[in-house]
Amino acid sequence: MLEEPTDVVRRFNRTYTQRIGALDESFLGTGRPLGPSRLLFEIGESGATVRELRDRMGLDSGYLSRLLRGLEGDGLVEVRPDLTDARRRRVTLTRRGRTAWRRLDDRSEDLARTLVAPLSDRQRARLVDALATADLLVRAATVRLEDLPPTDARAVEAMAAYFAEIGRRFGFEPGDAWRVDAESMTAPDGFFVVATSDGEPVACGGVQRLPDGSAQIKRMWVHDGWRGAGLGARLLRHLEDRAREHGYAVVRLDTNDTLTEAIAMYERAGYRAIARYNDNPWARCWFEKDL
Amino acid sequence: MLEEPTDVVRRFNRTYTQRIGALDESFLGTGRPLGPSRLLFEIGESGATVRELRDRMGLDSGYLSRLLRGLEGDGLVEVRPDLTDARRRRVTLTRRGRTAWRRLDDRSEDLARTLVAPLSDRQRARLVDALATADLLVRAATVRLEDLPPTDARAVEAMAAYFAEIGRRFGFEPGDAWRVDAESMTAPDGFFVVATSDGEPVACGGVQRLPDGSAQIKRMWVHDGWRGAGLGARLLRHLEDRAREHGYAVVRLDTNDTLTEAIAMYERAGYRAIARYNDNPWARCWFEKDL
DNA sequence: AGCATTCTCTGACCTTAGTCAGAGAACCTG
DNA sequence: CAGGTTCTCTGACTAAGGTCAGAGAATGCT
Repeated sequence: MLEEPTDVVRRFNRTYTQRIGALDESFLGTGRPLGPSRLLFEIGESGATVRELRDRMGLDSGYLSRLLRGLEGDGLVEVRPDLTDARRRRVTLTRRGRTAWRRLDDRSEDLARTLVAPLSDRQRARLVDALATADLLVRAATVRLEDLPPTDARAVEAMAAYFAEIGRRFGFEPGDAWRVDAESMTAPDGFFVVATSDGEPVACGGVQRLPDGSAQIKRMWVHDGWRGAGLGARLLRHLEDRAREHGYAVVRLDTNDTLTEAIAMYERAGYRAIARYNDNPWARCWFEKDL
Repeated sequence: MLEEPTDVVRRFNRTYTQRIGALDESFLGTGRPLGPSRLLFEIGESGATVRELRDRMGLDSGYLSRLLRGLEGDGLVEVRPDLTDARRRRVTLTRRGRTAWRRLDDRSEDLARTLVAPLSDRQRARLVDALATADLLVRAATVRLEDLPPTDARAVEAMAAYFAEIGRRFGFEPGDAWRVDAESMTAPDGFFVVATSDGEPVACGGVQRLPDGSAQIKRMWVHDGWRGAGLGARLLRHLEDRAREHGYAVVRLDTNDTLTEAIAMYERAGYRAIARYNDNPWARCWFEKDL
């Protein structure tokens, strides 16, 4: 009996919502109804602006405002104008609020303990391993790939992370790469893609036109914590698809021979090594693939 | 950096509720509010009694009744007295109800597909594996161990499953074992424990008093689909704890030498082989442990 | 400076989800 | 067949969660 992936996902979904979702609610509902509790927990020990809370929790602004008045009335939070922009308001926990927050945190910890406590050490290790894997893959599967101009804040953040990393590894200095990339990786001949999770960039990559009319993939980067989730391969596939849509028939890229994992990935994806096609001083390997 | 099990559980919890829980609700909420949708889905293509629904979903009887009137009003279900007991009522889907049910099922399938679609084959296989493991272990961790009189319906069901299994394997015939067990495995000298998951018995075991004043564990059984989740070891520990509470200092048990996994479990739990202490014709090994 | 936009808040309103007490029919037990 | 129990239902009620329109202050843009 071979089980379909979707069957497994659905079965787990069911088990999970019934066993943990239900527990979760009963644990969080401590005197206060669920809404205010969740909000209090989300505000967290370092505080947040109303705007952020609205985005993160997806609440109506009127509803959120009312919830905040409630917490304020209980003396758990303080709301005051943001210093840099007085339209926004910052929410912070009071002393009592921090106590309440810690109680919620304890409950959440208790819930987790309730779940692992009945298991033997071996079973517990297996569960932890399975959940960590599932966590990574679920997050990877729900990453959003988005075309962004290289000048967009998230694109800049991603590219900065990329430059920082190759700076650390090879002493690379971006110089005027910022400006050059911004020009070459925009329409009509190029584009830039950022993968975001919870609004944070976790991977990126761009395509630009080479003089001979083929496409070149550049600035490909995957966040440290996201290695091993197939995100690189997925991004690569996405870039190829987008390049094909742009009318390219051949895609090339260069890389450094110390990046063995990246090279393995390119080879798995059907790239073959070719002779040097550019004068990039940092590159040691050159690859090509027909789209 | 060694991560605590509870941290992993909590992180996964967060990822899951944010990414899938939210999706789940938006997928199910198709015109109808969530409550009626869930109920419709739970009734299923084969129908159910009102009682079953109440137990499975943990709803107030008044509330459930009202939800059913709503579905009835939309022409999705029919409610009629149960044939064997006219106090109960059976709910079945109408033609339209089946259509609506199938739409819900499709949505749920779509959701699962959305989740696995972006992954590569290898990643998908890893996710399926991780979720299947997590499913088994989460279910195992949330099993309920309950003292029940051997005559209770669930106890009888569990013991019947046990007899059926050893009947298949060894040709064992219960005979008057039912009556004998029911007497010996009740207070004050004995007891019977049933592990239930969603109200279904998934494991059982009993303790009775031996002539020499030690305790004997009998009728230990774990459901096929639950092997490998550490449930047997947990049940064994539970039986020992309860026996200790009853004042026993020594516990014994017999088994058949073909049940190698059971024997391995007993040895891991600290049991040592002893000489034959009873005249059970089916037994080939005898074990003992000091409490 | 004037105008559009952003951000938060309030008031009015609605749906969903759920609780509780008690009634009435069917069943079980002695 | 009397009395207690089980099962479902109705009516009355409440809390929780959420939507919508518009007001008012602060800011950005030209």
